[in-house]
Amino acid sequence: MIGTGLEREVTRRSGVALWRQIADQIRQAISSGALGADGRLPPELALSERFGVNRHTVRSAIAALVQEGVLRAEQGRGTFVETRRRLSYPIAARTRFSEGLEGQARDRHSILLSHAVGPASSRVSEALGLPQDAPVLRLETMGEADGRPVSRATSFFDASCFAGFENAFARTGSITAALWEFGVPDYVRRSTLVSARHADSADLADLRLSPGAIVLVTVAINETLGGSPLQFSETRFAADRVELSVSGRA
Amino acid sequence: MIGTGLEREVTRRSGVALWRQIADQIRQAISSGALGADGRLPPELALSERFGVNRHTVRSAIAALVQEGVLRAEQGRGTFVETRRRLSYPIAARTRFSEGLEGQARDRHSILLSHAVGPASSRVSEALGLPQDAPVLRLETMGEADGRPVSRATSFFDASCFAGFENAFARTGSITAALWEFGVPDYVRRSTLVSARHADSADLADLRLSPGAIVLVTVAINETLGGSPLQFSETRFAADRVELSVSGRA
DNA sequence: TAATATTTGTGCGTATGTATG
DNA sequence: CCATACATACGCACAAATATT
Repeated sequence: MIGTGLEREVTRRSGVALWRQIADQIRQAISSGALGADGRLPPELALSERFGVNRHTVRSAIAALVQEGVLRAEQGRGTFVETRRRLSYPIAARTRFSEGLEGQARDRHSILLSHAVGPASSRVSEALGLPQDAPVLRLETMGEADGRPVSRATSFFDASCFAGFENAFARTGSITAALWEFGVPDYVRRSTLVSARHADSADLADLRLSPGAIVLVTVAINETLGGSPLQFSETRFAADRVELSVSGRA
Repeated sequence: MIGTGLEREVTRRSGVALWRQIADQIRQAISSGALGADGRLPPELALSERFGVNRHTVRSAIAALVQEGVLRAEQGRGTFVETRRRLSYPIAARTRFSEGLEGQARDRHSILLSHAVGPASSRVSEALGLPQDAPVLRLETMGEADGRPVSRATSFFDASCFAGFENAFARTGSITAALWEFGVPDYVRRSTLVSARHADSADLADLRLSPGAIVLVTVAINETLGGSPLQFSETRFAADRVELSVSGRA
């Protein structure tokens, strides 16, 4: 039980159920590689003694993780880790969804969930260099890798320049390809802000996450080579499936 | 109640008490700036109707946040936000703690919590280009801005080159200044991986976070201008106090 | 092959915590 | 402050599947 990444104590009357605290620790220990190197979880009795709780409580934690797809329990044999490696999503001058995950997943594509045109909020108009309330196109998209949802993005474009852009995107499944059709041969990342928070209910559903899951949020501006803002986007990545790789020597 | 950042639903039987879910949402909405722009929280009755819970439950959430120092309740007047803005920590070729937060906090410094010399794990030896089990110096440090804990880092250095480095760091409160004393005039960031997870109990205590809080984790390698690895570090940032700003056009 | 130990699965009664009205 | 309902956690016992001797 040493070096399993399960060294934290559980806290009673904290507003978080013991089974959930234990589930969180096991999930964390697995994703950090400290647990499940042999693919096997310690027996329920050992875990209950380690945490000082009843075996039922450990079983509740395990049941939740089985439901999540993190663990698999087999009667009489034990409980095993369903290994899935974390994708590494590069943030660089040329940040492209499909290219970035090349070699990490066979099938990589983006899906258009919905689109709308409306007046820009102050944040969006400022980022795109447009007058307040100028019409902007909003795209709600989702990135998938091998059928697993990876990211959920909300993007904004100048509606006067990119009328019908949603069709090009829906057809190609790629911002890069759609921009090409609109006469933008290349574009670069101007800025990226990274933060993290709990997933909201919409992202929970879209990304198929369990309550309490964390999303990595990037707020980015892409611009032409000439420096004109093209796209403003907020992307939510499932934090247990993705890490962001910032290219060095910027 | 629109645009207050309190759009998420609360989930029953999720293992997280309703009062805690509501407290987490209010805390998040405040730190994201969506709530408390006017410094004022909506009345308890409005909140209880919004979340579909009893007013008692909202009061439990508010009481927890008052205890945390996030809110301040005044009988007969209302509940108010103790405003504090989120710091923006730049990730770039030259990533320095104190310089990065310049202009965002008056007092910025790092504290040495503890240090030790021991054999390198495979991850550390690989990052530093050392043989397995080579002796490395481990520094446990904390970054503070205006007296508030911001980050908690674990750093590794080649012990054979940096014997006594901990004294230079403890005296100067800066990795950059301490490296200077050891004949390293400049260094750059080779790579940065960004992920997010729930804070563990140690970080919870050091960063003075409440259970369930999120940390942004950066795993970074700094190297000399010549390209020799200098420092391997894992830094945990309190996600509700810090966002990471990745410099564009890498 | 048979006996025994290990491990997960199930049921039930009780006490306590959480949320409602 | 109280009564009620439900979720959480505990303790014990035993069944079912698998592993070990």
